[in-house]
Amino acid sequence: MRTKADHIHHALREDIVAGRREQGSVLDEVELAAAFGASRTPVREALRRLQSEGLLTVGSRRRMCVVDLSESHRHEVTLLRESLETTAATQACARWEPDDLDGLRVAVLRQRRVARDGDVTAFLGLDETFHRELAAVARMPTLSLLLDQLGAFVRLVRVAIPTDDAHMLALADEHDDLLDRLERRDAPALCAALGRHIRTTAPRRR
Amino acid sequence: MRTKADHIHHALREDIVAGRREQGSVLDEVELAAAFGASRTPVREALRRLQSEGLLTVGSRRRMCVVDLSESHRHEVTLLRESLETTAATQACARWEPDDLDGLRVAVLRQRRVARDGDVTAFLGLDETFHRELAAVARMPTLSLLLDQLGAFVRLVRVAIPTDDAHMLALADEHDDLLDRLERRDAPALCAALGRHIRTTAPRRR
DNA sequence: CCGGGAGCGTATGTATACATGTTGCTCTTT
DNA sequence: AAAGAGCAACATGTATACATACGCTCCCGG
Repeated sequence: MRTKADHIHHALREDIVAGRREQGSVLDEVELAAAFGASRTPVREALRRLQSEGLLTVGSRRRMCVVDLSESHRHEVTLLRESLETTAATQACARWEPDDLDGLRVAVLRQRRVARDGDVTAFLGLDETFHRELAAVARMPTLSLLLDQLGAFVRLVRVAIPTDDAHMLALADEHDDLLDRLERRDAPALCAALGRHIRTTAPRRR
Repeated sequence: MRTKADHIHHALREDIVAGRREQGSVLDEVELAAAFGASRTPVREALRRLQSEGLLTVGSRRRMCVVDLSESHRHEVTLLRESLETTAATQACARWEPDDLDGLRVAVLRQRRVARDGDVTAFLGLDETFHRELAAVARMPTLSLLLDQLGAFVRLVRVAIPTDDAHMLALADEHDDLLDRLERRDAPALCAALGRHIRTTAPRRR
């Protein structure tokens, strides 16, 4: 069964990473409980989960605030993502079996389609799917977990960056290239391209 | 203030990583509440936090079980640790300032002392301190958080491996060597030695 | 003898009421 | 007028009572 706590957790997480909750704003338990038609208990559970994921921080008076990412934090997220995804890619190169690559191929095909339609939301969703699948191919469950947590920050960083049509097509091309290197089991080349790719999608350093 | 939930969380975490709670065993909320002289509410909070840290898994009937690490999981933890600590070390090399290294030096000195006394528990505690300090020098808070979470697994893996006196002194020497390379800001050499060091303390692959 | 379904028991999910602690404001005193 | 102490209000921490869902057992039918 899907509990209320699960539902509230998921809804709030989406709100936060989509930028619908302002960074630094406080979340009031009773207010949220009223909004979701639930009691404080499941709301509290959802908040604590978000806290341990790093999306909420404790403010004064123990209140929960939406995390406010500094410039250095955003840079850190990019570095960590590069480190972890590179590890995943190396493993994926060594371990993939034929069926594993289907999900990746489908993601890229769909990406091309939505990029032509100019659907940015769908595109970013598929982008996440691609990287998640790549981690799944590595068959490292703990790493997948860590990347999912990091993924929330990645999305939080990205909502601030407008994505145009040309950029979307370029990213789809890069995914195609990554897939190609993965198929050839060329781990060094894959890691190098993956690093460039991740740095490309990162915020420009000012 | 230190809440009951904090206390229970901490106590249970120590129990688990020290091997005092058998892997796979179930944790009963009411039983724990009675044991800690609290109600189910703070116990539940502690359990959910441990769950999101990956130390507890949901079993049948939504019961919480101590995680049961497979051989491949243990190997994965080592790989991830190497990946993340290497990233931290590279940053630490570039960014350390004189005062930053004091904590590391002290940790190694103390390690030598307790190694002579044969105090394995104290030694492993200082070992953890050393690696935690190294991450702190890199000034990457999110990475430190991830490494703390991984640290729980590392300890959980290590309790199963007996550590003898000769091994302790060898590890202290390796830490000394790492510190040396860090001081010379030689990132590639530091990362290479760190990788070897981490693989040394990992369980032998059978 | 085997298979399926209904009913019960138990542990978790949720709601609500109460306790506690922190914060900011006010009142008093120097 | 400034500073400190105390108080009041509000949000979170905790306890407890109730709801629910899942699993297990037992019984009945084939």
